[in-house]
Amino acid sequence: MRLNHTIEKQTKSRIRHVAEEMFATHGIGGVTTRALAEKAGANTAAVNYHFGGKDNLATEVFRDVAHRSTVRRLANLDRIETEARANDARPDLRAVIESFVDAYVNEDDPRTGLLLARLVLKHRVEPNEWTRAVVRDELDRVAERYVVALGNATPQLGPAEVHWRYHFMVGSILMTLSDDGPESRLQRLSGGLCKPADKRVLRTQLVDFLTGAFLIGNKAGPDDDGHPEQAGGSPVDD
Amino acid sequence: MRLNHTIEKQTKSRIRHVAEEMFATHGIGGVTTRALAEKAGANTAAVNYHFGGKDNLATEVFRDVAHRSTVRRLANLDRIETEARANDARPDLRAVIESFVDAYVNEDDPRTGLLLARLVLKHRVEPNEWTRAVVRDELDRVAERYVVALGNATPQLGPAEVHWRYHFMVGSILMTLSDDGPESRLQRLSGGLCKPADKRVLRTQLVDFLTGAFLIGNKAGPDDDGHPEQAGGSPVDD
DNA sequence: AAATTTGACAAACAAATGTTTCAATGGTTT
DNA sequence: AAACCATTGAAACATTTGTTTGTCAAATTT
Repeated sequence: MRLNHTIEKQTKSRIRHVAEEMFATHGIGGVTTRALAEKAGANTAAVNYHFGGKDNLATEVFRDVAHRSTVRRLANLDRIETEARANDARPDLRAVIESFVDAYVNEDDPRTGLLLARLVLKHRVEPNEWTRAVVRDELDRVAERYVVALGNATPQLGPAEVHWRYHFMVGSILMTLSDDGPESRLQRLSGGLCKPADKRVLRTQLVDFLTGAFLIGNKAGPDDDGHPEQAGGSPVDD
Repeated sequence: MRLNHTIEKQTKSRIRHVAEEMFATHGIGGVTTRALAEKAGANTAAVNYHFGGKDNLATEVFRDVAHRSTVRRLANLDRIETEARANDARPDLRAVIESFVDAYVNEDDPRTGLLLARLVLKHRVEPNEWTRAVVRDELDRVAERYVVALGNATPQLGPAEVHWRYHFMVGSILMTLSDDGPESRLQRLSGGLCKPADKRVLRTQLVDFLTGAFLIGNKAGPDDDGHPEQAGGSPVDD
C-alpha cells in the first residue's frame, strides 16, 4: 500500500473523475450515488468509503473547479492591471470583462464553465451548507476583485452601480451557460440562428453585450437609494 | 353540492393559494405534499384528490402565473408599438425594456416575478414535461414578440444579436430575482450598498444596465458565425 | 508466516416523499 | 327517510436514494 499509489487510488480517482463529468452533464441533483458508482465501475459503498458521502464528494469536486478558475481569473486580472499601470492608463473595460467571461466560456475547457454554472445555480435554487462554503471560500474573492477592477475601468459608474452590474453580468453568463446544447431555448427561439454550443461566438456576443451594459452610467453616489430616473440617456456623463 | 360552490371548493382553493405562496418562497422542489397540506389545513390526500398529483398542481399554478404575466406584457408591448406608430417613430428601446422588466420586478406584485423566476430556473436546472409545456405554451410567445420589438427598437443590431441579447437580458433578470432578500449575495458583497428587496431601485438599475447593453452593436448578418472581433468600440455604427 | 490494514462488494437499512386505499362523514337528491 | 355522491382523514404503500453493515480477498507490515 506504500508502493502502488496509482493502483491503490484507482477507484477513488475514477469516482472523482466520473463525478466531475456527471455533475457537469446532469447537474448535481441529477446524479445518484448508484449511477455514479456504476459508471465508475465501483460499488455504491465506495463513494462513501473514499469520500465520506455524496456531499463531500461534490464539495471536493466543486471546490477544486472553483479554485482553478479563481486562480486563473485573478492572474488574468493582475496581468491586465499591471499592464494598465505600466501605460499609466485605466484598465480596459473590455479586457476586464473578457477575462471574466473567459473562465466561464472557453472552447479549450468547456466543462469548467458548465460546472461553475451548475454550482452557482444550485446555490441559488436551493442553498446548502457546502454550496455556501464553496461559494464563499472560492468565488467571493473573485467577485470582490472584479468589482474593484470594473469600478476602475468605469469611472462613470458609482460604487453601487458597479455592484449591481457585476451581479447582472454574472446572471446573464450563468443563465446562458445553463442553456447549452441543441435543445437550448436560445437555439430553438432563434430558429437555429444562435448556437450556444459555439463558444467562440457566444463569448463575443457576451462581451459585446456586457461591455455596452457597463459603458453608460449615471454616477450615483454610494448612498443612492433610488432616484436615478433620468439615467441612461447620454453616454459617459463625466 | 350544487348550491354551495364556495364552501365546496374551500379546500381546493386553499391548497391552490398556499401552493402559490410556498412555491414562491421555497421553490418547487422545496415544497413537500405534506408541508403544503399542513399549511393549507388539509389532508395530504386532498392534494391528489383535487389536483391529481403534485405535478398537476404545479402546472396549474405556474401556467396561471405565466399566463397572467404574458397577457400583461403583450398588452404593454401593443401599447408601446401603437404609440410609436402614431408618432411615426421607432419604439423606444428603454420603454420596451421597461415593459419587459416590469412583469418580473414590480413592487405591487412581487410574487409573480419570483414565481416566474422559479419556473424558468427549474426548467433550466432540471427540465420536466410540465415545465417544458408551460414554458412553450406561455412564455415562448412573449419571447418571440419581444425579440421583434427589440429588433425594431435597435436597428444597429443584426437579427442574431437581438436573439443573443434577449437571452442575456432574461438571464440577468432571472438570476437577480433568485437572489432576493437580506441573505442575498449582492447585498452581502456590496456591504449593504445594494438591496435587491428594494424593487424600485432594482428595476431602475436593471433597465439602465439593459438599455446600455442593447445600445451598442455591430450589425452582424444573420449568417454571422463569429468574426465580429472589432465590435463594441464605437456606438451605433450605421 | 502470521497479523493487520485496506479496499471491494452484496445486501440491508433508514429516511423522505409522492401516491393510494378504504372507511367515515356530511350534504344532496330522489 | 333512503340512497347517493363528493369530500375528508388516517394509515399504509411504493419508490427513490444516501448510507451503513458485515464479510471476504488482497496487500502490507511485523
